Amino acid sequence: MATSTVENYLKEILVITLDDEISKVPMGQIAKVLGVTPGTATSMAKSLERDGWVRYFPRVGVSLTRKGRKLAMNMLRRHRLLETFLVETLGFDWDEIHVEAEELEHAISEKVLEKLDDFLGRPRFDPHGDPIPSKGGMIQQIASKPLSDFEKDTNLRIESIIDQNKEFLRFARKAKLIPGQLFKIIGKEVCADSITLKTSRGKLVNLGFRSAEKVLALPYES
Amino acid sequence: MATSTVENYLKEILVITLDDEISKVPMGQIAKVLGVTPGTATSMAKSLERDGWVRYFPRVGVSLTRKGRKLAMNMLRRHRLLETFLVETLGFDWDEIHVEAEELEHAISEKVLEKLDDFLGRPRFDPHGDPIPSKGGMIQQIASKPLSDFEKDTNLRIESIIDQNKEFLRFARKAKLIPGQLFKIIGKEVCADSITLKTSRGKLVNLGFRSAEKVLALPYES
DNA sequence: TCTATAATTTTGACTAATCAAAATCTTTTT
DNA sequence: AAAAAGATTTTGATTAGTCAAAATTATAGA
Ligand SMILES: [Mn+2]
Ligand SMILES: [Mn+2]
Ligand SMILES: [Mn+2]
Ligand SMILES: [Mn+2]
Repeated sequence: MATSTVENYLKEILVITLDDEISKVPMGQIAKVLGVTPGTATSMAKSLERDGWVRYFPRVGVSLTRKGRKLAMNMLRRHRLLETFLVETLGFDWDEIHVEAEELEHAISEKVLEKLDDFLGRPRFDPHGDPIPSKGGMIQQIASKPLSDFEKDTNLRIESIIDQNKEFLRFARKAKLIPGQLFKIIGKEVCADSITLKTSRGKLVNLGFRSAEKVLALPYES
Repeated sequence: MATSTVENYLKEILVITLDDEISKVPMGQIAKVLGVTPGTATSMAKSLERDGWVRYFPRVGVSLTRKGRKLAMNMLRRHRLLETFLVETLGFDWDEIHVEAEELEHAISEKVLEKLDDFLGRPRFDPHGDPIPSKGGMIQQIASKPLSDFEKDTNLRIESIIDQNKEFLRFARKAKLIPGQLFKIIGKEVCADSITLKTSRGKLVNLGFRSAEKVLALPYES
């Protein structure tokens, strides 16, 4: 059985793979998201390969094997279902749940997970708008793009928030940057690194590109 | 912060202390309940003492320090609240929950625990009839005694089941040996190591002493 | 009291996960 | 193409937790 360290590595490798649409994740990036030194990530890559979770290409990066991807998907399912439970059932705010789910995901059994899924009514998206993988490891890939990719005057619907940072999430909620919300891009200054959005009710939000990349949206035919 | 291994050791030491009403728990008993070799328990006792969780008396046993008892009580609270959640909210049977809570107890934060407590309506007993320690570490000690301690013709009420064994719990449920159920002892053969109980509805149950020691009850004035 | 048995401790070894710092590649810049 | 900067790997060390088996100590029976 995989340790929770292994589960964390695999899950983060999967998330990077999905987000960046790459197949080999470099060690430096892994070290960064997991908060370990690069040397640790390298030595871990070797044990992950030894146990058949990943393929390791020295000086290039790692990619998940089928077995590794399966476990990683399952971890993502656990994580996102737990986040949903924490918000829907226990009434947490969406900026508090990531750290909690990060621990619980390793402790919850398949049996409890399925009961929870039933109890929640088999939700398809987590509170941040991220799709919850199915029991079989399928994930609904949405064609949503970062806000920074849209042009001025586009009408769009917020789909999800990638960043799990507490402060950013709290700001996002106040700014109505939440899944389902409709906006129009009323300003975009590439040279000034800035985007301005407006709700139909007239509420304005300004975002730098760094932040705009962390919010995904779909064009919306008004 | 204590590792989950430390949390398990302390919790089991507390449970033995409460059950057996002793203050120094011998290493052999610790090794047994935790499923490790005696040598492991001894070396663990030394690290627990080094970190101020227990006092270790070589060749005698360990006792919890105030700090150790506090943490152990908190673990017991977590364990029993989680068991209650699994039965009340997710609909598990009482013979499946112990192993699940054994893992979850280490992953749930104080914050989630308190929300859960609210959600459940601040229960005072877990599904096995065991008291749930308060947030402050107080535990309601019931004067209940093992079935094997009662005499023939006593009317009694089942208070709790100590044994967490799946098979025994399943048997107990079928035999109506559940907290709150009323029985009369209609037979007790010390030499044959056997007790017979009857519900008011006439249902009979036979128990050996070994098993009768695992079921606690209080006399009931009929 | 002496000895057999039971309980406990010690010793030596191992795995997983980690870090710091030195060494080695790669990529980018002059 | 050489030097500088950046990324990755290696090396050597540490900690927690564990086991097997030998050594020690306590306990109980003869
Ligand atoms: Mn995690
Ligand atoms: Mn999420
Ligand atoms: Mn446990
Ligand atoms: Mn219980």
